Amino acid sequence: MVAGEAEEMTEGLAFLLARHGAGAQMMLRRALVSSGLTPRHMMTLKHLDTGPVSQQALVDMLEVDPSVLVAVLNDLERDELALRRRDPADRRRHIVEITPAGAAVLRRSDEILAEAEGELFTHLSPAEQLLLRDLLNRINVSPDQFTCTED
Amino acid sequence: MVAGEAEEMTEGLAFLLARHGAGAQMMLRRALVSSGLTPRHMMTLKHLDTGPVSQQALVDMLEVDPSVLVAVLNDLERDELALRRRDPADRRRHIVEITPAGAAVLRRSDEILAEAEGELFTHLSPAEQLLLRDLLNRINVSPDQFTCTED
DNA sequence: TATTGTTATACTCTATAACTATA
DNA sequence: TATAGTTATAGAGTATAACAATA
Repeated sequence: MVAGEAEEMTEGLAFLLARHGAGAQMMLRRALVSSGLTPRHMMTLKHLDTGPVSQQALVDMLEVDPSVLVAVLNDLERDELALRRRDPADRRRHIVEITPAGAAVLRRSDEILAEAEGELFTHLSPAEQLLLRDLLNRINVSPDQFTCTED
Repeated sequence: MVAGEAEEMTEGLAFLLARHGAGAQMMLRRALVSSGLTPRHMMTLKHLDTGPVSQQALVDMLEVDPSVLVAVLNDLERDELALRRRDPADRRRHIVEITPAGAAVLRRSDEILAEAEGELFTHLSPAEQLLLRDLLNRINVSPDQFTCTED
């Protein structure tokens, strides 16, 4: 027998955040299965729900590769949750907008997610959830800080 | 011009957590490049640093698939940061332990990570970092809550 | 010549199942 | 028959680069 002693190991805060972030992502994915959406499809619909935008604008909002967005929009358009039309003013652009069906799916998914979030944060009071949101919003996510210049 | 109006969109707390968790994971990955480690290699070394364990025990600690652990240990053993030996008491088992070189890499990586974490949480006071840790530890990560039983 | 969107492709990560050697 | 570890393979997710259409 070798693993008898279970010495405590302090987990770094970044590891903890990454681990529970992945857990939240998995929760979102599972909760949205019944809607036929991935978290990214859902986020895309949420952005479209604020009004029509070009794909380029969506790329910036969602911070995804253009080719990734193409696949997402193909799915949404196939299911008639969103549609693309050419911008008459600049025929290179596609203007994307949500359909009534898409808006309905979005609202239903929002309800499902509210329930799932309730489960996830069931041990946090509303005030603590606000606090968590505030703390998360204040972490430094600038991507160019870790340029690995040490050798 | 279509994307003129930038209406605010409230992001759910689970989405926020997932997004910043992914950011933390990327930060960890980049910070560890100079050590030649992935976050998972690092976590594995951290567990090994508390004493020799079987691969099965490591699988439980790290919550990864056995086949994933095999690849990680192959890397660590190739770089002589860890080693496997048969358990004489049960020759099916491999006892894994960290090498002095592995312990040295771990300590150096810990320093690098401390610096990177400092950057990541630079806008949070030590007390707020403790608070964030506490709040994260209290979110509900039981995986069997989202059985999608609604239709 | 630059920009928008698309396609094809490669790469990483992970999961699954079949296999071995031991018990 | 069950368990520990390994291997091979397939799938999802993402990134890269070349491309067509338009400006």
